[in-house]
Amino acid sequence: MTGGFERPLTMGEIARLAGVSSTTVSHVISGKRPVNAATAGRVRAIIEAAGYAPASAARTLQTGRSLLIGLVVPDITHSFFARIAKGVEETAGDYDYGVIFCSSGQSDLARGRRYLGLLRDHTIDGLVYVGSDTAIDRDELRGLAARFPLVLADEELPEIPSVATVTSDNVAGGRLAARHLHELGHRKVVVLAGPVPLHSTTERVRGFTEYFPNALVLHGSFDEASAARLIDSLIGNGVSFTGVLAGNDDIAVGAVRRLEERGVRVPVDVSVVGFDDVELAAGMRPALTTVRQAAQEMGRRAAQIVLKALVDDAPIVPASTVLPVELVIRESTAAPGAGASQQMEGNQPT
Amino acid sequence: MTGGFERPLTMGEIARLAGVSSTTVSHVISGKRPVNAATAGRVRAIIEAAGYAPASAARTLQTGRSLLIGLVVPDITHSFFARIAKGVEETAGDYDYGVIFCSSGQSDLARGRRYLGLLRDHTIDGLVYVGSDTAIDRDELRGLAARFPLVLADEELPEIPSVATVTSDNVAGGRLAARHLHELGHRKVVVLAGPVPLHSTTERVRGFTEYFPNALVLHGSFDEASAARLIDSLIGNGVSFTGVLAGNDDIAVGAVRRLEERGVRVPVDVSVVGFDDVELAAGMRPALTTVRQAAQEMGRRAAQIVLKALVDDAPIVPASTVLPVELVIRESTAAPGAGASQQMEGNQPT
DNA sequence: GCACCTGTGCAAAACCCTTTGCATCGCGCA
DNA sequence: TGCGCGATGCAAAGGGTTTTGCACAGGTGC
Repeated sequence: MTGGFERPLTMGEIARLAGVSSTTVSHVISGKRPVNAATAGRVRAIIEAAGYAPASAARTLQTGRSLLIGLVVPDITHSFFARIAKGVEETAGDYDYGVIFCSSGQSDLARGRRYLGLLRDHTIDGLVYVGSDTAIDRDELRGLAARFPLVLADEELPEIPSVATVTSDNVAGGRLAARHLHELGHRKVVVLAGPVPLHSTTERVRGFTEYFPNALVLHGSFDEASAARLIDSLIGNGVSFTGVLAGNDDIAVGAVRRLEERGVRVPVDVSVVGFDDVELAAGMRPALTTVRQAAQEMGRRAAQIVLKALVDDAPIVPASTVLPVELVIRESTAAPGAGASQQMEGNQPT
Repeated sequence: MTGGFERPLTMGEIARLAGVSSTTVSHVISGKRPVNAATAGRVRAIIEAAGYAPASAARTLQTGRSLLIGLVVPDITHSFFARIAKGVEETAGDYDYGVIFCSSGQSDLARGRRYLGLLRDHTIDGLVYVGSDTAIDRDELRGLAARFPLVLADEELPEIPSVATVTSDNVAGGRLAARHLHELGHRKVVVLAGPVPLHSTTERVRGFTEYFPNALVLHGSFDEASAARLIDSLIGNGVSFTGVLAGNDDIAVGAVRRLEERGVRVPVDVSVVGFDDVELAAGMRPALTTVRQAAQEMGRRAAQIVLKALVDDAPIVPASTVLPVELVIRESTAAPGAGASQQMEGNQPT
């Protein structure tokens, strides 16, 4: 059990060194009862010298609080989720809380569920769940919400009402993107939306279609390959368009790339608008015009709700926080017609 | 204390429901002693029905193991560190361990230190520390290594020997980058290295200078702004060069951008090689030629060392794992002289 | 028929802290 | 002088597991 490592001191040992009881040491640390200044000083000196800190497990056992919250994200490697994570961690730090993070990871469901174990065995006091994962077991999540402060960030799960959510204003974002294209003069616009079941997808599309009610809406997944296939099928079927409204930046990037591979210039021939403003959006060429989500702020807010419920020892109020969104205009959009009118050759629809 | 949330069952309550002692329940769960099949079945059914899991705090208190490891990264938002984090989390999952992550964050030292609290109070059983943070208190880290399995990833801290490290082969990486430029025919090359005190900086420079022993070496920090300043001073002082070896991708990106802003074409006039292969490297235009580090694998290995020490209950052997590195050739490098000979106008050195 | 296992289950100790209830001391106030 | 109260510190009771030491039953082998 020792593995050759030093064993830390216990509070009792500190107490003995200071010639007091462990109660007194505890009070010196927590400040919950007054302690004589001289005594306190002596105790503190010994604590300092020994590098002592109370064993968290014992404290947790006693208080029922682990001072840890969980964070579930689909993929920490994605810059959007990483920004959320940063916000969560930052805020947790403000409350003296730690963050346990789990990737739900689309692929490996079994691993994705591991966080449930963490919740059930009381390792964590609360949870920030970042959606986008349709595979997860909503029943289980619902049951958990009855046991811990739980907030959903980025994606609401309509199947789970009575839970707090923090999301971006996806409708407004869609509207902003669409209006931009519309104001530039685009009239033939295509929507490359995200996965169907996602609430955010629906809302963004709703925003898009306020300006382009008759736009062709294609659904795909949030990755470049899917976007490339959609572009291929569009061109292959001779659909003509001068603008693309993408469900997120990954789709936008995939679309831009495939468009250019097929000789369609962006933004000269076709304009593309993304959603999220991931790191790559600003760095790619043409730099992507996109709807920026306040990802880090989203993480902060979500964490705040969880932590406030914990600190106040109050149940979570199932409110929706909707964060404003911002259009960032870069190089991937321009007025149509700068190039040749975008009537692409290709097979006729069969 | 309840906050309106349900209270989970205890092992004793499960035992009562099953008509056995909690010892028996414990044995059913752990399998450490044989239990009558019928009894075990009954107990398991009740556990299942109740959704019971042993309270982790109580178990930790008893066993001295929290089944949690810590992960410290400078910034989870940076794609290189995010990939490391993913590797760590993935591996931890394989061992049924959870991961607590802390951003050391260059700015906020106080918060950066929070992880020390986690270690000292026994919240975590081990730590993967990802360096690049010169501000951290090495003394403290050294003391901790005596108490827990600790491994350094990405960056070795020479001040802390007798600790396991997992790093990339920075010398080889530097060599690869330099050889590439040399083989293309470059002879006047400039090195935009990272911060001086970092071991990795030194090693990369050593690799660079094997091919370009007389190259001008400028040190800066790992960000675009710093790289831009360096480029400015180079050009401003009339230094002529056809190649740039960057200490990492952030520097490379900053260099490429500033070069282009000043009318120097990449790679026509100047070739640039990065280091890391962050997400942006492949997405930017010109796509960045760079030395790819196996970041995720680095995280995996580091976690493996920590977790193996924990599982085997053995001290960590202070070995260095060095991961191979790979040159990814993209668009930011080409033979020199394709454009005008790179003799830039500018002030003479004063 | 006896000593001895194996299989099975329980009681109790230990893990280290927080919190509550007491006890003591000294002092101010009437 | 006496009473009450604030300041100070201690002992002891949990909190929920895991683990250890026993105990008992039913075989087994001689």
